[in-house]
Amino acid sequence: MPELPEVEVIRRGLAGVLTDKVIIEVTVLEQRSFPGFNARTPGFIWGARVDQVKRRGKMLMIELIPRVKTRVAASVYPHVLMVHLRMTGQLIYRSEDNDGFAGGFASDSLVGSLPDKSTRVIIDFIDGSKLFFNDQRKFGYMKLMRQDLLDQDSFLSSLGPEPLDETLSWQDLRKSIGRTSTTSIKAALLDQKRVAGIGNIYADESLFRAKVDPRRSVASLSPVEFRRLLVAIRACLRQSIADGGSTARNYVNSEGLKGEFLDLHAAVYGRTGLPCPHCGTPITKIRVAGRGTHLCEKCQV
DNA sequence: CACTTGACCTGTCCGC
DNA sequence: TGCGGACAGGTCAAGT
Repeated sequence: MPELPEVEVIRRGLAGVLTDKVIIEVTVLEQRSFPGFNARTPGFIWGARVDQVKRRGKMLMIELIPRVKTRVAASVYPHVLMVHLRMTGQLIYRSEDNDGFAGGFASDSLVGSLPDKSTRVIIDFIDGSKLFFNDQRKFGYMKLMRQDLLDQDSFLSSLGPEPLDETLSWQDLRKSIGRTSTTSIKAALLDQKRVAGIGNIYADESLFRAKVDPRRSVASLSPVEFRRLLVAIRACLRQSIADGGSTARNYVNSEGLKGEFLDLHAAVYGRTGLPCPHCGTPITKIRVAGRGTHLCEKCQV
């Protein structure tokens, strides 16, 4: 379940290996994983060079600079290859001598030889390296957009503020979440329009650290609690990025390696029945906002 | 309008 | 062992 930290770890990994790489081929094995891809699409990205790799919320954005000489007018525009991993998406990079055919891959990689049965898209670079978009459940997608038209993307433009943005104050967060809203704070944290990048794991972990019951209405939170919540969100996200993200089932980074946040620093997520690290009360799992929700009934009020 | 629920998928796990 | 069903959770469409 790639959330902000997982996408950020992938972003950093890809930025290190993809920058300045030139695309020579894009192979779409599953149409629904790249819905806008058609016979003309390669014309926009063939020969394009990877510039920066960015992130907005859970969306990964690979900026492409077009090749200089072209007969296709549209391809003179810089494009952005956007990737949303949704639930089970993975982006795994393999260099030519490390692709599972020639020399194998990192022995601790959770992902074997590629492509495999869940490979949906393959991007080939001119140096022989490849980027594999794997997605067991096919919920994730890639899409290509002109960079100057990005603000027309309905998902992107609807996203709330970045919680790790230093300039975001707790008052800003409170305003964006909608301080008089009657919905639960858990549902609000999961709503990407109110705040970007938080999913089920970090919603639960942040609410635990802030000592706030996930069932509480947004309107019932005091300013002090909002302040605590933003501090908690940031601490969770930063810790997870440092741990390489969270692997509940599928997540791996661009090298195919799992994240350690859940093993090292999670207090409640996936720990049903285990003692609360603060008071020892067994962690309970309930349903809030249609999601499995983990909490300490004693610490979170 | 605000909010909740179901659908989209596939693999895993649990109980019978 | 086999099998049905619940479950995992990000987002959007449909429902209340």
